Amino acid sequence: MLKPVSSTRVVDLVRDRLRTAILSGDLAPGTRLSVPELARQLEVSRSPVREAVLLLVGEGLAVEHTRRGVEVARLDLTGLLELYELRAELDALAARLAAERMTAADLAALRGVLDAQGAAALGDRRCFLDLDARFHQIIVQTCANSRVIRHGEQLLREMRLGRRLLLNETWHLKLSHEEHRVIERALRQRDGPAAETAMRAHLTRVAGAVRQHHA
Amino acid sequence: MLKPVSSTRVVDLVRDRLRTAILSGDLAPGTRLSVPELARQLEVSRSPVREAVLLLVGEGLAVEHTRRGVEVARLDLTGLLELYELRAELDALAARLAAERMTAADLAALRGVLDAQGAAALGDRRCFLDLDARFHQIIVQTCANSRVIRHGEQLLREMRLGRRLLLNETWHLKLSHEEHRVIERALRQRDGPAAETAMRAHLTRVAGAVRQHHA
DNA sequence: ATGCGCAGTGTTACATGTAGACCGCATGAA
DNA sequence: TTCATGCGGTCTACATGTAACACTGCGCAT
Repeated sequence: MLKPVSSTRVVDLVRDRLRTAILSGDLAPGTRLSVPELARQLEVSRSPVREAVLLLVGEGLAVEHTRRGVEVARLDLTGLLELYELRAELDALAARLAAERMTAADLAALRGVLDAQGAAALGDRRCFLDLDARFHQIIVQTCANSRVIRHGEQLLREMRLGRRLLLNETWHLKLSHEEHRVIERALRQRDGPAAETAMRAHLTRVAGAVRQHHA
Repeated sequence: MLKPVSSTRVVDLVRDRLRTAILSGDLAPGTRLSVPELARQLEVSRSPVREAVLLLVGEGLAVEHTRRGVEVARLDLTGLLELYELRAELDALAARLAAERMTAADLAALRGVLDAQGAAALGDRRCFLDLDARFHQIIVQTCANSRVIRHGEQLLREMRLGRRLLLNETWHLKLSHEEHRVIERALRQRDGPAAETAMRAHLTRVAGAVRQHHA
């Protein structure tokens, strides 16, 4: 089983770079994405940069103002709550489907993430959040519905733009971690409905806590 | 209150043209979308065509094969069932949210569609399906969650690629129409949970019927 | 028949050219 | 001061040039 040779298309490299820069906060929300400027910095022509920027618009990571350029998307509280509202249903569906299809390897990966998260909970918050995203990503990717996977991954990425709005209190991280454990247990027992319910409850609660915190 | 002058960007015109051509079946699934060829036919340069084609890929209406061009997406039974599975949750969410926010005008529009559908049910199947899509579209657009709207519209469009797999029997259309009435009633009574449940049941049943029919 | 090389054709992917739209700023009139 | 007007620079949006690449069909060897 050979993996396909990497495409090595400039547009893909540029897209990945920009995406990483945006998600890491290196390119802050609101930053103008000037095609000529980026092309100079990346030392490629304008064409692939333009394409890459448009792809990011399609992913929701940037917004286009016709004839006035593209800028990195801003995610305000309202937008973040919208994302939670949608993800609560989408991730719940993914969890239900994943419950039936999880392999031993998937479950092991999930456990690994949870254990790492347990260790990180006290210290590195940044790391904790990455593991949180990874937890959800594994479940989404296991659900065997390519549409759910595509939309789920997109929502997960888009949500990272709202990092600054998320909660960092220890009690909240602990609680999320507990809820993740509950979800993982349901998945391990192949109890789809339980996983679905637990996932929905988890995301709904987090959304509520976020809303509360920024009241 | 003047509405802004339309952008009149060539890329938008091309995108709309291609989208319409694909959704109407004028460009059949699997058709190769050659940028130079389309540019010739539409009498514009390759740049806006290339952009438009990439946008369609982002919408799921076309698929890209790296260095081997783009073709109109094929939607097989598996893909159609995936879409139903996802839409069952997404539309159910939209219905719940819409129940609280529907204006009198929205409800009137919904009734209009249902009545027109009742009249069309016996005769024009094509028209019936368009009204079916319109029914769901109104609900999605009323839900006041911009993410749900964006993803919902996308799924609705993508689904039209599977037209040939849909059921045309009169009994099935009648049944769908009945279920739409139930949903509309729940919305009119602002009963979010009931609308959600009815919507989910409706789409799940349709998916089951489609699966059954192509067994 | 089957497999391989090898032009020939058309395309993608990237580079570059350029008209006109937009923004910021300065200047001048009210 | 406030607001209109004009200017210069930058960018978007579209057009076009071109190298490398992928498919085709043909001839030739096996």
